[in-house]
Amino acid sequence: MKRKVTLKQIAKELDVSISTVSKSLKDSAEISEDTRQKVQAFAKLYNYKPNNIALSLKNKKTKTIGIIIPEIVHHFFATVISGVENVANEHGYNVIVCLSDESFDKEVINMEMLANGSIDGFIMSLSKETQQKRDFHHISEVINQGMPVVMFDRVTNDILCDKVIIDDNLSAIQAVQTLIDKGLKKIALITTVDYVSVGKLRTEGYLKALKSNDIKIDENLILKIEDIEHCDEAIEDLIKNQQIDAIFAVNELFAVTAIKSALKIGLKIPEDIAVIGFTDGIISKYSSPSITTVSQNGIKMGGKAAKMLIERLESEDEDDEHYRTEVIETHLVERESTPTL
Amino acid sequence: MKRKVTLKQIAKELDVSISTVSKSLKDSAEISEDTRQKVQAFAKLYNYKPNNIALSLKNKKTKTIGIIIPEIVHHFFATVISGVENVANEHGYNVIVCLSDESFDKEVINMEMLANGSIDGFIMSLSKETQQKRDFHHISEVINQGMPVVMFDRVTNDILCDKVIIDDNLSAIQAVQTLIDKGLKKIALITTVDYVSVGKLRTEGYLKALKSNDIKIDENLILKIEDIEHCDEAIEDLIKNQQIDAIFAVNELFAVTAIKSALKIGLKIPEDIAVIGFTDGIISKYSSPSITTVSQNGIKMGGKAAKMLIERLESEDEDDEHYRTEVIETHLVERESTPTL
DNA sequence: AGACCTTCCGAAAACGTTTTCGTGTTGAAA
DNA sequence: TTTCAACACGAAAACGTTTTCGGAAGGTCT
Repeated sequence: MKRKVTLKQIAKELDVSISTVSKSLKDSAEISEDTRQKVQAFAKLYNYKPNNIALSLKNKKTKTIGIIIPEIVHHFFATVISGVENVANEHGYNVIVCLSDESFDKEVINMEMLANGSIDGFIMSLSKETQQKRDFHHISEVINQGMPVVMFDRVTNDILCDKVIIDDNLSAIQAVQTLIDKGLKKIALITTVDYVSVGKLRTEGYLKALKSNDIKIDENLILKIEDIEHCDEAIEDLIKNQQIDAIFAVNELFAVTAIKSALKIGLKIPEDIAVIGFTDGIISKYSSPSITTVSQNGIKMGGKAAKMLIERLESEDEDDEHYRTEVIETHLVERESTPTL
Repeated sequence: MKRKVTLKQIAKELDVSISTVSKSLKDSAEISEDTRQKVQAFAKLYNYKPNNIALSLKNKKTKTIGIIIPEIVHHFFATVISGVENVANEHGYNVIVCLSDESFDKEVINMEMLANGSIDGFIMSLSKETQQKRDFHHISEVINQGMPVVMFDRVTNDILCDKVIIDDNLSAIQAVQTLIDKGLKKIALITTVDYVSVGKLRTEGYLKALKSNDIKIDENLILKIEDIEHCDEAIEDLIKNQQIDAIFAVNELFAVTAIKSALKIGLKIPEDIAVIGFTDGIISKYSSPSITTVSQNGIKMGGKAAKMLIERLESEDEDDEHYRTEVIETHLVERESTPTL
């Protein structure tokens, strides 16, 4: 077991000063050819690598990005991390991941832990509880200390910072319009409770699309799910009790659950009921029938967020208060759960 | 914008020494009640929090765990991270995630980056390329420097360290036996190429199960997939050209692809063909029909790995060479893709 | 009055770097 | 011989902590 070697040890062995070793390894012209060679050879032999922690302390930069998301066992969030990792690595950054578990307290604790020097900046998506409480003091505090934050997907207008989102509203309108264009009239909506920002926006999009096509809104066709674990019964009831042509679901899980329920009852998809989901994940792709969805490119979103963060970190003027909100475009991936014209 | 306050600044403001401030905040008996109160009040007012980097440098401990996995957009690996996060947080550790992208080079680079002081220990699963090359020098190097490593799932006997695995062999035997017990004889295998350790073990399990039931092994029923992106055609061919009762697939993706192919041809599941997969992910659960799988509890695996690592990190005797291999039990989750007796 | 013990606090080292500045030696020019 | 530049290197500060040790001030005891 040979422990990591430090500048000090090399200096001692070679009987020179620490400064000389450091400069030699950096090919400084201050050091004679001779000494440089000697030091470099020795360093290579002992596989010297500078200690990251010491560097971080000195440079006041950790070259690390902190990500805080509600959960990781979730296709969309996983793709976002993947996107962040990619561009982070390209720029020599590491990524430290914390899970809020949809809990406000955990989100706060995690942010505070990381804010004490561990990272250079945050990329985050709000937990449900945080969105419900509308308490963002932990975020503004961090920003106030000069640490940049980029929010994605689940964002809030109450905080001024860079953001990356999709146009949930427009995407929902387009999805519903697609159903209408296929001649479907009685379109149900399966959505989340309103405090989830993206759910709310998608719901609004659904309403707008119906209105602009002069379709009367039927509250009985709108299902707001609180408890995602037990959505099955509610969805099954909806399909059984209402005459429905199509379903627009604000996420994959609702979409696939709706399909399973419909199949169970004996309905055919897409002939009897068409389904469009949101977030193009693994479920939509591999479900039978496969599901038509609004594709939300997590890789792109994560990549963009990372790029914005790193740009800010490495920009000259520290506190540029000019924050941007990037909108990632979506598109509809048509699969087997919707009829072809 | 108020930047983070340091001991030095507090000391200056209060006209005492840095040591006094530090001790006061730690409630040291060395400091008078008076001074202590004064310092603590001031620190609280300015929301003082010690700098993690400085602490890491001093203590030679980062309280951070590094995870290196092949990919994160993958249900199983995501659950493992989740498991690691849980117990890591409980013990005050953070988690830094790196993706090897199934590439040997990336795995090496990531390990080297993190090994230079950024973390206290590794939890990792080998990339495909690493398993193929059988080159593990980067891992033994890290271990040699005194940094503990825990490997999970995709492990190797060439490295001595703590490991967490499932009994792939036995689990496969049980799965295939289940099919046989249901009266199925012509059982196909869809597996990976041999260098993937878990794929190989599961394949062996399949073979053993057939042998012990005196069923002749038909090479035509064994499909080894190299390129996972284009497995569709091969699988469809297999189903079309061979008379098959059942399919044992070594992962979810193969299983669901097989089902989709069979349905496409017009076969009924499970009546015409039964299917058992491996890894109980989101696909198996939400597929139609849902898929019977060998459940491999990623949360448990990650949690166990984290526990082993932390125990080693915090154990008294530094270089305990007594390495353990924990086996996480699996169980078969029976769903719609297999017939009930 | 001297010896000694508390109480309270500060100086300094240590962790591993980088970088600025100072300094001793050498050689050449005046 | 003196003067000055060029060269090669080392000392020290800085980043923010924790902790050991030493010491000043004051009190108590003989």
